[in-house]
Amino acid sequence: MTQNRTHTCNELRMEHVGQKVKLSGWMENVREVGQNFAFVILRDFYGTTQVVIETEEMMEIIHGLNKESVISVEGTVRERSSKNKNLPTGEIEVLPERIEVLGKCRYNELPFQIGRSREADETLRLKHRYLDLRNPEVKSNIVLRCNVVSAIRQAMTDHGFLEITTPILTASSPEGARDYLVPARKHPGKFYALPQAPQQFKQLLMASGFDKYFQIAPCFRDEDARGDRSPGEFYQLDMEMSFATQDDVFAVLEDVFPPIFAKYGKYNVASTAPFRRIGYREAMETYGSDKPDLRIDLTVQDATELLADCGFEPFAGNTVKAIVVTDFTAARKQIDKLCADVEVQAGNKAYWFRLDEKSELVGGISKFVAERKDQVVEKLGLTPGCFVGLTAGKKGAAQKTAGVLRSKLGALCPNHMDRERYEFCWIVDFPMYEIGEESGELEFCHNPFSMPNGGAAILERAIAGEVDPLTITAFQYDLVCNGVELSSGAVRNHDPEIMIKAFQLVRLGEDDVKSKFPAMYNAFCYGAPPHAGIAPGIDRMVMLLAGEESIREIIPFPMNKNAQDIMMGAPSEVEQRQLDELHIAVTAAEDQ
RNA sequence: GGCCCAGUAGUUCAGUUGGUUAGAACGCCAGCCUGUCACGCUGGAGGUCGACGGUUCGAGCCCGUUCUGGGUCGCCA
Repeated sequence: MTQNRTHTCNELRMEHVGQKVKLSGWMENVREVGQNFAFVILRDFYGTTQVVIETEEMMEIIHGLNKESVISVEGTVRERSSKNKNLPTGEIEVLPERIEVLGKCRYNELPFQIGRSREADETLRLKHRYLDLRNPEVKSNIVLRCNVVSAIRQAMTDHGFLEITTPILTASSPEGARDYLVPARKHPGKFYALPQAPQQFKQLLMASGFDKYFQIAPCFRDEDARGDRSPGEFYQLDMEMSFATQDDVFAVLEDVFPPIFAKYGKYNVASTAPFRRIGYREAMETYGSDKPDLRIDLTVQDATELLADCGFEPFAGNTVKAIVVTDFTAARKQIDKLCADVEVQAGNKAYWFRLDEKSELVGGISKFVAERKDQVVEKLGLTPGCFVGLTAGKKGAAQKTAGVLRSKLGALCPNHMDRERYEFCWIVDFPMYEIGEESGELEFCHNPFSMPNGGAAILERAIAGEVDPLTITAFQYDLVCNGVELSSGAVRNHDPEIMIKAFQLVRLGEDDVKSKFPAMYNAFCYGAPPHAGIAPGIDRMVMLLAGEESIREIIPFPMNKNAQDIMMGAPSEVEQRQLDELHIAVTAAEDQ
């Protein structure tokens, strides 16, 4: 036979018995069970097939090879005399007449065992990612990613969106994350930047008259990594719609996402349209977070009036938040761990007490609240067996800490968290402005392109001092699933007049708008449609679907936490000739 | 950049109060084994205990510095 294979390693069944076939794949395992008698497991992308060795000639070939060598096996399909019902190909085997070595594995010891690569040190896995990816468990996440992206493309196209690519080499943007810069050879001293998002391009597409745009867009941000944030680059389902309102955008994703989550998710239950909508302030008040995990049925109560003056020093003069957990069974040791974890993550302490089965206030700070037991029981709605988690601080800190405590309590109490599902919600009505922590002055809360709720009129009143700018909300929204912020979006501010007023409140003038976002400002001056969009993160979505905790598990070739590709050796030094051509002088080596 | 955790065989880990020649499992090598499928059995090789310095009669273990990795906070309009 001239071709490399007639079938894949997951194709042969009883109906093929007697046929001459040729399979190719990696030699996953060899089980020698006698003199010139062995079973070879051949693996390709699709699965495995058993090859049985019965002659000295074939045994010699196999003996000369290390595992993970790539071979092709030409032979006859035969019914097994002892079948394995657990394998798709478990009823047959291939008796080879010819074995050809296609790609020899030169090492008899691998950096890690393929089938157990997930247990290996991550640096080792990333260095030999091509071996790691041979592990079907690892590979399956990448396959999942492909399927999800494909399903998204199909659904968006079906909804009438056009997939349009936007430049990778573009201009540095004055705000937001740190840019990745690319020196411009033809323009000494000038730089391109890789896009942090196609934000401006997609809005320009709307100004150009494209009605519905989407793109599986690579985005580049030079910021430090997190468990759920890969350094450097990531992908977004970037989309934008002309003449659309917030509800129009919601309707598209509420239609596109649930079927994909139901089909490809680790959990088969996903919330359906319409997703719950929660105002930003309400989310902070009720869940202590703007990305609440709605699988947890616990909520945050305000206990400031009830407990601030109870005599417990950390509560004095502070906002106090309480989370009541009914039927609490965790041990004291777990409570201590919980409080320690909250302190690490929130940078603020959590406190607690319990109402035990005999209706006595016990544990934690119970002695400070014992005096007003009746009030506490009534106001917080306590029943015997309740645990009360408490946080205190300035309002924002108390809320945020309560949010961390809430998610930890959910993880600790299975009876308050139905894990096996996807719970979506929209967080809406984000504030337009905030007081900057460093500057102490009014700043944009998120991005300056969102349309304020109330339009020009509300901004004018704020400028005139009739309205507190901090109370102005924007048509800006987040899509949240299981406590993960999947995306941010907004109805954009497409009106140059309103844009200038919005900037005026943060002490910037028309010239600033023009100089910071020249293309967009100019384009909008030629007649722009109202438009809105959103950009869900593909990586985080696949993480949720795969049920993975680390973003590296769903990226084919991830960088490590320090933004290095240790397999390729990136970043690397380059030749002086290249630097000269780019008019670049390196002023400090890495280790200085 | 701050804080926390980890680093011992190819891999994953154990290692008692600081005390003889640093162990296990898997992998690897050799032999045996004709129906295995995480094959089994017997034997074997394999170690700069991340690095440097210190304390000590004696350090894998204690102290200091440092490197590497992971987590977290800052950061991510």
